[in-house]
Amino acid sequence: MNAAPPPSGSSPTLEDVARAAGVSRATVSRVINGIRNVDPAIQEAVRQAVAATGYVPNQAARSLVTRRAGVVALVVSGASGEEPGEPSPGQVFTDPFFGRVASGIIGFLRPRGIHPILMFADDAETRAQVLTYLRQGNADGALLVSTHAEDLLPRLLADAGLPAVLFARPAEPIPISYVDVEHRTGAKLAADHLVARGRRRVATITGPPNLPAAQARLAGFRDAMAVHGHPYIPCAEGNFTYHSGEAAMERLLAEHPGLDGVFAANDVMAQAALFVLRQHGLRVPEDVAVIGFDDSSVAAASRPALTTVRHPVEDMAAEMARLLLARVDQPERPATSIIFEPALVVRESA
Amino acid sequence: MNAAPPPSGSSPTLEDVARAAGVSRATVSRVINGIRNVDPAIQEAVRQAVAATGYVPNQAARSLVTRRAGVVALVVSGASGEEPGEPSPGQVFTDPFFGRVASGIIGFLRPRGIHPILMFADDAETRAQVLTYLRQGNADGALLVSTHAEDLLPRLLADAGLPAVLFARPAEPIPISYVDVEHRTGAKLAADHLVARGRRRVATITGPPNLPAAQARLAGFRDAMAVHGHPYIPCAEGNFTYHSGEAAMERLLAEHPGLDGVFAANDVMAQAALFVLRQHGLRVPEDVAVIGFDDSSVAAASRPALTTVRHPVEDMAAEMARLLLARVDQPERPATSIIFEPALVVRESA
DNA sequence: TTGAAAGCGCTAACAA
DNA sequence: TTGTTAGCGCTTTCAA
Repeated sequence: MNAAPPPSGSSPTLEDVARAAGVSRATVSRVINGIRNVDPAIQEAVRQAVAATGYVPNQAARSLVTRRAGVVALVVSGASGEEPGEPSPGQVFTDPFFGRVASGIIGFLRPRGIHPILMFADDAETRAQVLTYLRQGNADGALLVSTHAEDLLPRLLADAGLPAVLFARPAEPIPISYVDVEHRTGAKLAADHLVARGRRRVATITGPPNLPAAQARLAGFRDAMAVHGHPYIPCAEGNFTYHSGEAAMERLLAEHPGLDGVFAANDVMAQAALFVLRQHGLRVPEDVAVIGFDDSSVAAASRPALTTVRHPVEDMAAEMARLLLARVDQPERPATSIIFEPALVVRESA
Repeated sequence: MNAAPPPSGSSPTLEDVARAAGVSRATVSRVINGIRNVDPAIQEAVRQAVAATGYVPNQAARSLVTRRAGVVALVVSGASGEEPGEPSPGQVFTDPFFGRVASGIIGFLRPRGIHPILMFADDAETRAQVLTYLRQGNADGALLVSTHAEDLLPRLLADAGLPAVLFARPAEPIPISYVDVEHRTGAKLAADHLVARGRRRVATITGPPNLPAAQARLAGFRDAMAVHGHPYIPCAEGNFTYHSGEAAMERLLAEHPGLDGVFAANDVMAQAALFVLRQHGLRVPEDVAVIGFDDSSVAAASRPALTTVRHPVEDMAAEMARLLLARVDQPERPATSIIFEPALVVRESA
């Protein structure tokens, strides 16, 4: 049973499908949108007609009446002001982190037929563009990844009442949804493990001090070590890059040659620490135990494989998308935040 | 002279603006779309009315009639098959490269009111989704960044007659537009510079052998050195990561302790080489000259600052967008490729 | 140069 | 349960 092929040159419409199935446009629409109260036999006929005609819904026509774009904005949002030397939005991509966020978001959105529009916002003008874009209804909401705690965009979004979800808690309380991980708990897991492994001269490589997440990891680690009777923990500051991790590990070794355990605030720096320790002839984990943070792709690939704290970035990103869609469907929904629990992933390095 | 404020709850339409300006919808539309043959006085009146009402065009309504989405797909396309251990699309982001591409594309598209939708394609199903998405008219065309030379998507796109532009030449000839840089010439610039600086024992750190760009850089370097009378050039393979660069430099040093010049196939590996050389007590550029490739953000940030070959990624990405838009406006336009010329950027390392 | 009017393809009342 | 119908907001002939 073959219906007429679609008229070449332009794609088939609901009308064509309706004609092919011998029903009305409305019925076809109901079937396509999965609305009940359609006779199973007719449903089947419609489905056949759809297949026969090669019909695909026209999103523009649909958006026009539903007032849903079927698109959300994925905003990489940067500096609050004009301080020079800050990473440009493009550089954000350098961190494995952004790829995980994007994967998590796309993984959730794609099955739902929704796609993220990539936008950068790093000054007043581009922030305004994001707002305008959303207000025009070009996108149904925004998923925000800030590179700075002082980012102004979250507040603007909240004030405008636009649906938005942040990755990571904003520096100041803002009525806006976000997802985050319990950084302190994660750091505590690392501390407990190091102590359980009998390490007594432990140091840490931290992230940038202006990043709340980095500070929480440091504070959590220090507090937990204090509980274990180690009130003083040497630390060296890094900025989450491999290079900074190497430098930090070198400094730590120079000042504390006898250390037997290191907690790095992310895996990339932990990997760098591994490299430096080996160069100094130290064995991991025999001489020095190393724990990272994130459980990013480099952790399992390191030699020795990195014991690390799992930061469920993909799950968190998917949750961002879920929260956003819920808010889009239900605009009066209050802001919600979801805090994920980290977990220790024990491999070889500690 | 204040027109009535827009009815709260829903945004103003053309109709509202027309009423406020005392003209017809059609005229307002003409003014908004910059079509001539509109009385200047009326144009001004319309502009005032637009400002007064806060009107912004509804993209869905516009798309419905123009058949233009105002959106293009930015596709990160991966493996051709199911080989395990390959980088997932999300990992692509790890390279500073992708951020530069995204920046270049957004920089060109944004002023034109067009935005990129981020899509991953790494298996048959996701490739099909990209095709469907484009066929539905959700996006007007595709900008493709492949992580593999054997990517199947370019061919599918070309066969479907969909507007698309690739970053980098496809492995096999395909009737599809692309932008690329003259890798061989860039490598030659590095070779010439090294020789001009009096280096005679030169080695190179390469990229992955399955990547055409990496091979072109290697071949170009070898050929140029051969012309200078150095038919044999030691090389160590890396995969463009810092870590692999360190390992490669170590191997090179172990096998050729007397070398006095290194050309690395990208800046990240060159930076790693810098680090390893310093650890071996070698001065750069006095003992060993180092040249990178890309002129990415790490080049200027290295110590010593990296002499490198400029890969105009942002310009190339902007050109991709320009080519795509031209093709969208003019579907019969044949595939075009634009090859950029690299340039040597001399800093401190060579 | 301007306006009237006909849709673009779809969803959602409302009727039947 | 199904069909009829009225738009969603815009562009674009076609007349005037």
